[in-house]
Amino acid sequence: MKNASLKVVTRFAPSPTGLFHVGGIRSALYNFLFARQHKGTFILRCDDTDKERSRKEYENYFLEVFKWLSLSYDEYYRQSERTEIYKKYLEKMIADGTAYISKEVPKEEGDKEEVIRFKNPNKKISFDDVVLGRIEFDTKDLGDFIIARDLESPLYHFATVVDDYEMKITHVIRGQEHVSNTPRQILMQEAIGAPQPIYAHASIILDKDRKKLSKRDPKVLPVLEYKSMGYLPEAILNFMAFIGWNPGTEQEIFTLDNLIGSFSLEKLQKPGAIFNSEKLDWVNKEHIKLLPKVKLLEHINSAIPEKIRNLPEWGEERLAKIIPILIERIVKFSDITQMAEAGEIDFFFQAPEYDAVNLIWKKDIDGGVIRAEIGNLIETIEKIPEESFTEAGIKEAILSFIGDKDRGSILWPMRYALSGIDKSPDPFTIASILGKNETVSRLKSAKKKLHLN
RNA sequence: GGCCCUAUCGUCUAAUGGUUAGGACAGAAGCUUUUCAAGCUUUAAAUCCGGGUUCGAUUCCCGGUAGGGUCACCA
Repeated sequence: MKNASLKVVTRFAPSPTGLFHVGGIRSALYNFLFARQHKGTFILRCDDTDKERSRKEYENYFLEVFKWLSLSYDEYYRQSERTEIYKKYLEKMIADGTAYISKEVPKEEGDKEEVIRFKNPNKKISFDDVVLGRIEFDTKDLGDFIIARDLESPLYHFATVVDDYEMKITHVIRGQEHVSNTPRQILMQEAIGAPQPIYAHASIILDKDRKKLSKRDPKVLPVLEYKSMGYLPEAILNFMAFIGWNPGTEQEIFTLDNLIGSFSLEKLQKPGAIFNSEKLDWVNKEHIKLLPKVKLLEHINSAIPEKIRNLPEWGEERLAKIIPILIERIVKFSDITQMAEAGEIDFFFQAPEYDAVNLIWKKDIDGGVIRAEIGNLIETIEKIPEESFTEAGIKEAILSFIGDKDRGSILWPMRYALSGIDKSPDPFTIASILGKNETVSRLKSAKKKLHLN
């Protein structure tokens, strides 16, 4: 392979003209992975040649994204600070006759009367793409395209070619939407005497309507939105890596280090792939399961709303106990906030309020069974030794107490007395978390309710 | 419209000139079960169409169809 002996240098060049969106992550990731795998250099370049639309806040935004995702880069450049370099090339090209100053009739507001055009040699060019194979173009159709508005204002394609040359980029890994742009870049490379990098055009990322994922698409969110929804950076990376790439094995859950080890250009897909957020949810859940306890507690803690923290029995210790219950029921951490707002976790930190009728299991027609047994149930629980007051211990005691009585008639009321809601974890689990005193106290108030009726 | 690219379950994909075309997500059912969730098991679901080449094509070739990308003084 061409350049195989050279040190790998890749780059990712976002333009700060909007909030960096998820779709953009994939190219960044592939370039990062490839460079890291080959102990090469990964360059981040701010493509801010468009003075009108570039904004510092957008640059800060993608910088923050890179930080959040732990995608480290070795060098950082801003094209706006490299005007002198482009100017040098522009002057040389004009002197060489590969570019010329052209008089124009302005078509739009802001158009200039004089621009710099590339002198198109109108030839057939071809290149070998790692993903797509050999691609041929006749550049006649391109005409003498504009490469700069003036010596100080290069346009994207030109600046890119100069930078890729100056920065000794060996591999250009990007989406297939750039395939049609490649011939003009190659033409300019030839004009300035730059070598052709190796191209790998990954599949296009599509939205649900099979259209290219676009910044303007309201369904495609800026990256940090995913952060605030409680998606894990590793999950986002894992999921994005798999859009248009797979390791060729059946393993689907990868850490960033795993990805560095497994990535290969050869496994890149040709067909476009749809961004399927249901799969992202699953990947995220899998990564949540992988999280170390401390990290998990951190994430969960920050998803718990103030309202819950102000409850009488709130405590970090108890929160730690309900973690397994929580993660079983969520795909992302903001789901916890939602659960809290829906009143699904209050009862862990506060005795519930509810109507007595809810205590009665549907098969216990008029509540006869529970009215007769609740006293005994409480007694049974009181007798469980403190050291056996665990999920298993409680279950054993209660089940043997129930014997051949109808389980639902006892267990539903018990669970309801503890939780006060229709859907919750089982009563043994809740009881073990609440502790003996609180469990008994809640059951006693249930008993009181039952006998008032 | 010109040019370019693509085509396996709904989705992401694996595989091969000869396979029961595999996996995952989502779906359905069952188990478990007091409810919810989780888990486990099972299940349904695909090679775009038409020609070749070949003993044999999902795979190779051609055509069609469909989809997508790109054609800025944006990136």
